[in-house]
Amino acid sequence: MTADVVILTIREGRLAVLLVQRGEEPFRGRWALPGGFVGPSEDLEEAAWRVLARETGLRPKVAHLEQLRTYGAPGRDPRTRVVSVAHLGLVADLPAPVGGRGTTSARFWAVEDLEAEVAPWLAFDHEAILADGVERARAKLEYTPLATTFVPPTFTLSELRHVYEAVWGTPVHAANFRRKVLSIEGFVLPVGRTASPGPEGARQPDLYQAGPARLLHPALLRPRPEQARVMGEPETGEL
Amino acid sequence: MTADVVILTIREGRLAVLLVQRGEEPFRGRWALPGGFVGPSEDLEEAAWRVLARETGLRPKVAHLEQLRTYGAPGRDPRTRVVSVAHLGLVADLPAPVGGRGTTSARFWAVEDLEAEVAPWLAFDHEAILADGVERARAKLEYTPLATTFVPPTFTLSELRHVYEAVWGTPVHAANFRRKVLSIEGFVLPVGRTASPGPEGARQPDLYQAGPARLLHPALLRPRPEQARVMGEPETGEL
DNA sequence: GCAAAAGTGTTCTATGTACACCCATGT
DNA sequence: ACATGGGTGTACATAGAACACTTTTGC
Repeated sequence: MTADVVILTIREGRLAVLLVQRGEEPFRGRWALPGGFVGPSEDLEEAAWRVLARETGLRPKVAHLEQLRTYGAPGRDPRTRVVSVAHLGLVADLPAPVGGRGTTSARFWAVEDLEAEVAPWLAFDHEAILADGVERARAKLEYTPLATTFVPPTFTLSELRHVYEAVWGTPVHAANFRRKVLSIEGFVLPVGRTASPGPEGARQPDLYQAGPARLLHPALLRPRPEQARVMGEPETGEL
Repeated sequence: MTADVVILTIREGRLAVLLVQRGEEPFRGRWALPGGFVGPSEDLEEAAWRVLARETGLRPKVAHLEQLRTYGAPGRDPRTRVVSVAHLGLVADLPAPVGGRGTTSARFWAVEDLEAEVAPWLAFDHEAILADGVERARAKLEYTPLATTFVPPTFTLSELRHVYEAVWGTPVHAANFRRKVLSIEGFVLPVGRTASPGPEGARQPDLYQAGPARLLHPALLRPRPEQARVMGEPETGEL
């Protein structure tokens, strides 16, 4: 029984996942999600925190971690039966990680690049686990304040909006985003307009910090892939 | 490693869960979720289907089954470390189950009654697993057509509405429910007005069957516990 | 002044909700 | 006729999207 972790962050404006390069068989040389065995008297989430801390040095309150799903198909590890309890971790941008024992290197990969053809094959069934983790993150941004775990303790609404755009992979209307976020009680709290991080000749934005809300009312829904049919327009092909 | 199953159905208009009475230690005589050990080369979902079939005789296509969450707190089984992959099963109403080995009886319990004070304590951490399963079912009715797994192959919209009311535990406006369901593409298909199941002197309702949709667009949202504050009205107490 | 990004106002539309009314059927 | 549930019409309130416009800052 192992605990694997999908550690997501925003790097250079893009959603990125932490992968380690395996130094041992099976799948030697291939990229994989960081993970480790669960101790005999260790809680599942405890094991996941241990893996996350080993790779990033982060601890609770600085990061978010939740159980994702358990993967136990008989053939997923070619040598013996291994059931993996996958977790999802969300962290702010941070220095390059070091990797743990049995790995030769560790780095963040843009999720977008992994979906491309040139992407490295991931070990085991980690491709499916990653996909599930990304989808969970996308869904959770809608109805929880988890986007704030991706930004510094103090942030602008533009930075927060960039998080949504990076995770969802779609542009977000700035003016309406602002109104919605501010109308959600307890999502963000104003802290004045102290700093001016933008050296590009523009207005200084207001600064905010995360509020006490654990759930977003009303939700901040992502733009759905519009499948509305315009009357009079004939269907253009696919079912 | 075990696979436990939260088997939900609608009985007498109420949401009910299948429990078995344990005939062995630990927790002998207490009620528990049906479950069993996962075979050495058995898939997790396969094991859950096996448990569900043993208790109800139902097979895929007749019922819905999905992974819920994995519970692995070190002390959850007082004797040894047992990690349980919990699953959620939704089935139509059916005859009383028989129970498996190691159990003295099996029956459906109204979830509402279990939440009452007189309820029997459940074995292990099954109380928490049940709560997670019920919440998952409530959420899934909103954006999937799973409510149709609770009713016969052919059903009326009133029957379907009763499912939503039983699972959510709230009344649903009949007229608007009808319009919403029919506007959701692929949710239900009309099959004419063949039968007249109601012997109570009322109009014969239209009959429907489940449609091909796997997701509901737009979603059928449950009434949220209105926490809007009326201006001028002072807060009435609890946090 | 001009460009760039922040922030505000307003309109239009889709959606959700409530309420009133008509329909079909059995007693 | 009338009670009972099924089914339809319609108006009102709310929420979301789109667009234009003003503000602040650096060059």
